[in-house]
Amino acid sequence: MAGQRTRRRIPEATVARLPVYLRILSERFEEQVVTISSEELAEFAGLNAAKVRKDLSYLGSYGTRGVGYDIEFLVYQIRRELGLTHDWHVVIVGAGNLGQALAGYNGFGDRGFPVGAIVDVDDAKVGSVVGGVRVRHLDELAQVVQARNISIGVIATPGNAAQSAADALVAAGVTSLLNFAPCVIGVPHGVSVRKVDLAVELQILSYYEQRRATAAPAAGLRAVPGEPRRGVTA
Amino acid sequence: MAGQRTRRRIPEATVARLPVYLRILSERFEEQVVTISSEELAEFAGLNAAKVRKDLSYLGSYGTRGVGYDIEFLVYQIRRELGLTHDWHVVIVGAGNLGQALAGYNGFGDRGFPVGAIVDVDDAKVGSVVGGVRVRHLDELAQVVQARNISIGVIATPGNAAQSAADALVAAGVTSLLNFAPCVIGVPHGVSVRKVDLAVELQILSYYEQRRATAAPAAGLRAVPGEPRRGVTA
DNA sequence: GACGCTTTGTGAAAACGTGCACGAGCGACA
DNA sequence: TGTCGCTCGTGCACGTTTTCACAAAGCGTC
Repeated sequence: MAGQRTRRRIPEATVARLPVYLRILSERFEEQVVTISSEELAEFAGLNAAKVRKDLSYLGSYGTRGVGYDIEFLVYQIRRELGLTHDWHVVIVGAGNLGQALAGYNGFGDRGFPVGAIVDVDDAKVGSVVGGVRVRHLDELAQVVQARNISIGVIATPGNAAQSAADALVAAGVTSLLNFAPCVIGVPHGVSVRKVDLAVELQILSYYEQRRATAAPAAGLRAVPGEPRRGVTA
Repeated sequence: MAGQRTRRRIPEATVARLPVYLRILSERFEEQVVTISSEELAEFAGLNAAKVRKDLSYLGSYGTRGVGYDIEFLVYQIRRELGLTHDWHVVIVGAGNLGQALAGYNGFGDRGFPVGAIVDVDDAKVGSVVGGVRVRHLDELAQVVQARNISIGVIATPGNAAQSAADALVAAGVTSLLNFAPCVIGVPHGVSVRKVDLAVELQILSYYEQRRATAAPAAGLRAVPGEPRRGVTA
């Protein structure tokens, strides 16, 4: 148990749920709760207990039968597995509407991802201070990334600038990207990309909304899959 | 072909990709391109051609063998299927940092989801104008929702207010929610919820980042699944 | 120390999503 | 009209994810 090698591969679907467990467990820990059962955790996460147990089993056999999981220990294990034992500074590319909002959003820093830098190509924006960080020019990206040892970049540019932003980030040594621009970006092998597209989310909601309106106007409302990874429609 | 009944159920994974196709097709259409093959579309979307064809086949047999798909027609079909033949006004709950950014973000209105209203509980914020819309009090929610026939709500409150925001939205008649608060919310059957959690996205990136750092420090960078639904790590 | 209650951990099965491969259909051209 | 080349639509096999069901294991009590 102590020598638990963490080299077993964790399925992607599970990786996406671990942060959810982590948040719930952290909250419970704040409230002095000591242990939690898979049943309870599933309740809070909007999942079923079997899935929770299987997910947690990828971390190791850290539960106690008849009792549940020790919250503090589990928090530690999940944080370790997710690489959250230290802060990750992020660099935001694009100081427009979205970039400024992200920089000012405390949710980043609070959860271990402080904004280490913001860059933009627009000289009018360079020098201004957003969320406590001074906006620098895109040309300084590589320098900033290396100075602060940044490996996560956030793309908050308009769509037509996203690919070049990605290229600049990768060239600067960033290996993980969170893309808010409404377009698919290509990156070299070994670089991770995740994409958040608000319009896409709304369009998906629109589909189910429209479906309810036209498919069964008379019949009762149908259940909807909701969102795949961590949602609840219960 | 004309009588294509749209009642075949479209898999959720496909629904999530349709907006991506739609954006790409719309761009191509703007550029006067008339037809597109599944191969090309796959290229732009960062997927493989077979998946594109299978996805599009759920809409009906709208392609022409030996030629490809008529872009204009396909745009129309996807928009129809997604319920994008008319605008959907959305109401934002929470006029804080995030709510203001969302209201000011043109990406919503541009893609058919104009912000119809913003509400907050804080009297200090009520009355101010954000993104061209005056902030109203949460108490007026039901009235606003009905006046503008709003069925999509965006939760941009702090986590501890998210559930009550959701309850208020549902009570007001909203049946689709986009939740930005870092917590799982419960809703009645028949209400769709999608969740966007920036910290979760970063934590997932952290996992792969950490994995690259510790798992194979000497070996070459490994490919990473990236994001499941519409990502590219190529 | 045996018993009963609870909850974990995990095979096995079912459901779901993806990718391959190929037949079928369309357009072009002679 | 026949042939050729191209691309769609889809059956099938594969991999991944979810769900089920139950043996194994801890805890409290007698």
